[in-house]
Amino acid sequence: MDLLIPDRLPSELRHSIATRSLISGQILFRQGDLAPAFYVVKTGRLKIARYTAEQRMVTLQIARPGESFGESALFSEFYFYTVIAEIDSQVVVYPKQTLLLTLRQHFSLAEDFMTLLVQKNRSLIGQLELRDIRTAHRRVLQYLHSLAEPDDPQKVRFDRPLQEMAIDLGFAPATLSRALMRLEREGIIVRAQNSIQIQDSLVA
Amino acid sequence: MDLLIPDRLPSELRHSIATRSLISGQILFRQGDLAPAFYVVKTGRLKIARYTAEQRMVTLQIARPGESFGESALFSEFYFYTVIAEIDSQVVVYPKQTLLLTLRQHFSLAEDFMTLLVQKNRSLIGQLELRDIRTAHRRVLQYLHSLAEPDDPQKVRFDRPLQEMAIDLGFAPATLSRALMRLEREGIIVRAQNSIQIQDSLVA
DNA sequence: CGCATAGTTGACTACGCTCAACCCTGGTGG
DNA sequence: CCACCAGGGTTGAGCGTAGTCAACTATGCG
Repeated sequence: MDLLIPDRLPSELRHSIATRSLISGQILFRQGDLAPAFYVVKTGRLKIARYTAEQRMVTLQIARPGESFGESALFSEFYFYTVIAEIDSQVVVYPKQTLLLTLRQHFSLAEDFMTLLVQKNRSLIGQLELRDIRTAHRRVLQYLHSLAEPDDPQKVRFDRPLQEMAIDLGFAPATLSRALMRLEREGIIVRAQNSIQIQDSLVA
Repeated sequence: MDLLIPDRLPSELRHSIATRSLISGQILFRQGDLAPAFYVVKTGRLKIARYTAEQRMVTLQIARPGESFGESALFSEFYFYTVIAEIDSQVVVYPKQTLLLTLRQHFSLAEDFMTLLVQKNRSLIGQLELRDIRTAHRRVLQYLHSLAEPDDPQKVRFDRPLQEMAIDLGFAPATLSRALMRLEREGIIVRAQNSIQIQDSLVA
């Protein structure tokens, strides 16, 4: 995935990218804003979300270092989601025009880009499946599995408040709390300070 | 969007595509199957769906003539969703290898392809927002808006059984029925044989 | 030591699900 | 031409679970 590694970019693109810093809580752009750039996270953590007509926030992605967002900018006039820094963060800014020209000349980068889009699709589908699980404890368990570290699929690290996760899951904080309690009581998970061990492996 | 119009394709690709016919209820491929092709609907109607670990079906898309699916095939070994013909249908089959080669040589087609991927993304985000609406009548109303005809945003045509739509919405059939009744009783919609008129315009 | 925030817990409400009965329509065969 | 049947749709009753609101606790920071 050379596209995401500045050092490996063709020089014309490498020279047009810049780094931008955001402080915790700062909004990078809002849905409806003009879309001039594609972004890659360098440090920190950002939330990509949409605000619905009913004034609820739907989390689409939590972007961490190495992850990207704003792909749609290249093929659309406006952003259709909002990005906010959850903590102090730095992002690499790829200007739309230069990036498009570069993709045109380097098909392997265009391939990378399409792969990114397909991955996003998959991730969104995963969230849709998640929302399809009605009972809180089951949905939470599935969510934990999706957060598990690749090397140790039983371990989930927490670096975000539970309230935030509740929003991601589409639950009220109280509901998430109760669901976690239940999973713990049933011996399916074990909670520690900033992590959870999953005991079961029922869910694929 | 030349990519979807066989006549406008470069000859090498045009000669490698084929048409395949399916009868109602027939499965084109299942999630997990090897992914050798990208498809465009010529006639009929197909459901793109995923089966969750809990044995529920989550509808991702209803593909109608001119719409495509299987984009992910090009950048992934396997399909991760299932496609089934809801009625007798015909699809145009684009073999993966030839298509990839063609995209490499015709950037405008690659652009079309990326635009398709972005549109899919958007559509999935729309569904996520839909699922975020808890109360049945509000979700249904939003769904109706999303189905409205572009030229007449007050009119929604029905060519599928309500049971199917209930599944798409993530509701039990009885719940959808009650929601429609309520919207009708409140004067927000007017039902006819195979269509619905939406009276309100509260939802953006 | 006090304050602010996150998390937990309880009581109550609301709404979607399930299951079942019933109605209505279109299609089939006697 | 009508009786029957099958499937989709509607309606009712009762249940389960998430939401809401509020009180209480725990934790971290000034």
